[in-house]
Amino acid sequence: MAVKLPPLSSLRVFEAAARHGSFTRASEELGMTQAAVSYQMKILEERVGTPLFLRRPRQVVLTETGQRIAPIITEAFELLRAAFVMAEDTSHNFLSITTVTTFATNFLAERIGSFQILHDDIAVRLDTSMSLVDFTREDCDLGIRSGDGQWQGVEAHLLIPAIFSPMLSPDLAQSIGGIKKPSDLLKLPLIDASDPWWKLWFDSMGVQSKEFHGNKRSRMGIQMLEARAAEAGQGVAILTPDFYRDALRRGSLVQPFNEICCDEGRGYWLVYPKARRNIPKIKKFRDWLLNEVQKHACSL
Amino acid sequence: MAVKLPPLSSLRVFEAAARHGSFTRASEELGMTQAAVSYQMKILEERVGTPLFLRRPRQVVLTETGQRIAPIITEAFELLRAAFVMAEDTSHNFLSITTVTTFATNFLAERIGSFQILHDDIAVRLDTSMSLVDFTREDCDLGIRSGDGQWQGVEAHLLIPAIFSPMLSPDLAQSIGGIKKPSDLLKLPLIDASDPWWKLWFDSMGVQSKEFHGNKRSRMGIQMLEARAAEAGQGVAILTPDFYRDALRRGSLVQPFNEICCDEGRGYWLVYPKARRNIPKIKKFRDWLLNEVQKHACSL
DNA sequence: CATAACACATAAAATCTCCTTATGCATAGT
DNA sequence: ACTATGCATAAGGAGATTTTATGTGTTATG
Repeated sequence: MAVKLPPLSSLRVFEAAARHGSFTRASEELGMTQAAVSYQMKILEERVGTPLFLRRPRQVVLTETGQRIAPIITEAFELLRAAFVMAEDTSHNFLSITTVTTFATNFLAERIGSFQILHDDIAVRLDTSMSLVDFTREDCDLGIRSGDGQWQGVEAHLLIPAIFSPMLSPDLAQSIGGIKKPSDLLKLPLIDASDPWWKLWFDSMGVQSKEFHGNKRSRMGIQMLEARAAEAGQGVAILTPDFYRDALRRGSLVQPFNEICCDEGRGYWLVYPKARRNIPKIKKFRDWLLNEVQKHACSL
Repeated sequence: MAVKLPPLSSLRVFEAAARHGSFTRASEELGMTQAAVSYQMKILEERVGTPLFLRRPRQVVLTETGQRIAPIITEAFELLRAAFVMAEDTSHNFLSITTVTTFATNFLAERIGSFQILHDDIAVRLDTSMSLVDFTREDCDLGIRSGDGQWQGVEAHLLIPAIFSPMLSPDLAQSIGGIKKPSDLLKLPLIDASDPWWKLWFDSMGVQSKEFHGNKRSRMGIQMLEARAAEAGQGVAILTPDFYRDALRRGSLVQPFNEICCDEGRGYWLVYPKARRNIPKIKKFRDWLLNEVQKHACSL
């Protein structure tokens, strides 16, 4: 590192001037004036301590020293150019998404294939993780998070509102002669009774109960497990109907009441740094995902 | 050429920051403030269109894109550094001298070896050519020229004054019974009677003659030939005694008169661009040559 | 747990670099 | 000789870069 380099701008100029054997031609290539080239070469020669060009009548030619370094400088610039071509390639064709598990398993997994087909030049990497991503410290283009959509500096699109309703297997419902009123559910085991949504839901249905407490933190990350347990007839789960549309259609789960409880504003959001909203790959994914959500909503 | 590079200064900063994994360390290495590094990286990331670093608590780490380009950028900078090490090497260890033939054959040739021995790290290239070198258009470090020392922008050291005196072989002198007075020379053939120095010399000796005219341009470039002819007894030549010290000592030539003619200020000069007077190799050669001239003068 | 230490971000102001304009000079070609 | 071409140079200014000063968040420490 001991070697301190000359002003880099003068190197770019040198590279062009050496290639052309002319300051005027170089200035044209670089989009600057001939005077600027001359000035830069003067700077560079002063810094290097030895002339790099011989000023001949209608051209300049490299000195011995100039001849030796010119090809090396050219090579170095080729490398730099190559690096940025690669960078653009990477940043255009590589989309990294971090998503909460629930959304990935219940929505994204079965649809992401269509995005790949639509944009086969973009390689998608899906990371599932719990915590809310901070884009300044994680190498991610997009995130899908649950919350209220109030985040600083990010663009957020609501995908699926966080609404909940009890669900159970038809067999289990049958076992107590069907579910007629909300309190019927209390005859059956509640899967994870500590889930705060239970209390919210029963409250909104006018059913009093001391059973339901615990903090109000979302347990959405493990909805899938609760759904599986419910399908297996092990009890009643409180789930987001949007994610179990298929199960309801198939009949492996039933939703006895249309009433849902929701926490206004909460839900699953697509988020990304505001500053990057116009980057093509981000636009493409956003448009695709919002369209998928739209289709999903219409399929009701 | 289609790829336009990001600001090069930001690349130098990136290279250092990537190497250190720290903006603060990089700023120390580069001798600037941490704020400047932060600013440059912001610029670069904006230009590339994608983050290059992830800001982690006590450090920064490269993103995927950053990781890809970092080694390439580093390599490019190594190349640039190598180029300038080489340039310095070339410019330090390669000394190119252009000299008039006379001085080379009569003075330099027999002494240059001692310079090589003294500075075996410097490769000397001797070019002999007639014309006065313009350092801005010839790839030369030093020149030895004849003239009056009045040149623009160059440092000039007088080496050997241009003084002349008739010389001839002892046998030829003997053939007319020895040379007693200047006019005796007129009994013998003058080698190149058109040489203007003849007229000057006879004039200064008080000998009138219509024979001598021609322009006053120095013929020094061909002195060697005239000397050879004189040694061979073909006539009388008017030569610079300093250059034929050996011949005089050996007795192959005699100088019948101590009187010389000289043109004040004219002579052989060491010249080089004023701006480059402090460059080591130039100082070394100058000091060596002036010392050799000194020794020569003392050996009278 | 509070506090100090550390690292990066940001805003405003001061520099300083670099470019352009305008011009001069030398050479080559007509 | 005269014109065109190409580089050098000076002056002036626009813009980039750096510094100073300060803020925020994190880790380490008592």
